[in-house]
Amino acid sequence: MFSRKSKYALHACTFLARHSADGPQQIATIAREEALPKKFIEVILLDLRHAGLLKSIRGRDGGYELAKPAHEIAIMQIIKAIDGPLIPFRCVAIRSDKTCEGCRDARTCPVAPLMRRAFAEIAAVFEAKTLADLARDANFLEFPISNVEDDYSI
Amino acid sequence: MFSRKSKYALHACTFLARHSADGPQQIATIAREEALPKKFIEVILLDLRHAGLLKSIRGRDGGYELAKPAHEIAIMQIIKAIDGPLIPFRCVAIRSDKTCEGCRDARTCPVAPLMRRAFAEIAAVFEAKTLADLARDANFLEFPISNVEDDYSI
DNA sequence: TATAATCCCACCAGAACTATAGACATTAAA
DNA sequence: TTTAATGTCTATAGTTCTGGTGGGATTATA
Repeated sequence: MFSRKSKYALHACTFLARHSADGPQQIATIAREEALPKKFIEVILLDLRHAGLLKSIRGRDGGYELAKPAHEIAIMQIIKAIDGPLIPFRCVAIRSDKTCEGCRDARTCPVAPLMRRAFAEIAAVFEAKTLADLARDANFLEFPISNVEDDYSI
Repeated sequence: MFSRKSKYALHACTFLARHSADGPQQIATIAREEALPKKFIEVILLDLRHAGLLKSIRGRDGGYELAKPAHEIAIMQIIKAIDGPLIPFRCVAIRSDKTCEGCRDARTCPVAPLMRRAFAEIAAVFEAKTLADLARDANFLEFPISNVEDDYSI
């Protein structure tokens, strides 16, 4: 749902958003500036290109840039491109009569509505926020740390 | 964050909540009725007992039952008991100056506020909902399937 | 042609996840 | 007291996922 890989993707895309006026950015530059493993970020950028979020310029003086303006790229698109579907259970899916492990009946599964609700909340955040939001400096002020309980985290 | 294991845990706990007036329920019964792998659910129930959410009666005619009334057991407690902390990144944690992979500075990490927001939403759902909510029949009506987009899921 | 960049495939190691086995401890009933 | 039923606990096997790397093919520029 949210892996280190998609975190890397967000860091790289934020960098590209912040340098969208500077022409294509090379993999090596992104890796160095954002302190990300170069070969790994190479795979990630390729995935994002295949998802239509980035475009690449090949050959010498090549590099990557956003395929669209930053405010048109929702965080959801990036996460889905890297990690795949948000919801890992079939019974939660729309119009699904399929049961998944531990479900005897998808229509009466007690877990499905809970998950549906939780993932709808998180999807709303990821749909509403775009790369332009991440690229803004000092956006860390907008949701104070104290709103998140300590014991939810590592 | 939300594994098959914690889904099994919710199914088992829902079963126990629905049978809280019927005395202790045996592992074999839970596994059979909820169609869960017996030895696996055995480990899960043990974890939940260690977390103080269930109590067990040993010996012949033993079994498991809820340690508290169903409305006092938040879904969050069950998920945390099985899957551990909700948030997998240090930079998102409260009062954390620690950077995690891909962060050069936790205070200016563009990803942290986004994650803080998303996990706060999901934590609010898991805190508010209790086992009593899951145990209610037909609660699948309360959050219609159509509110969840198809392409978020598998 | 030389060079520098992306593209793409295969691959690997380790961790996490799912699941099971089996020896043991405890209890209640016969 | 014996026996059967049941939870306790640890180890472990098998699989999948994750994070990460290597190396050659392709493309563009000078």
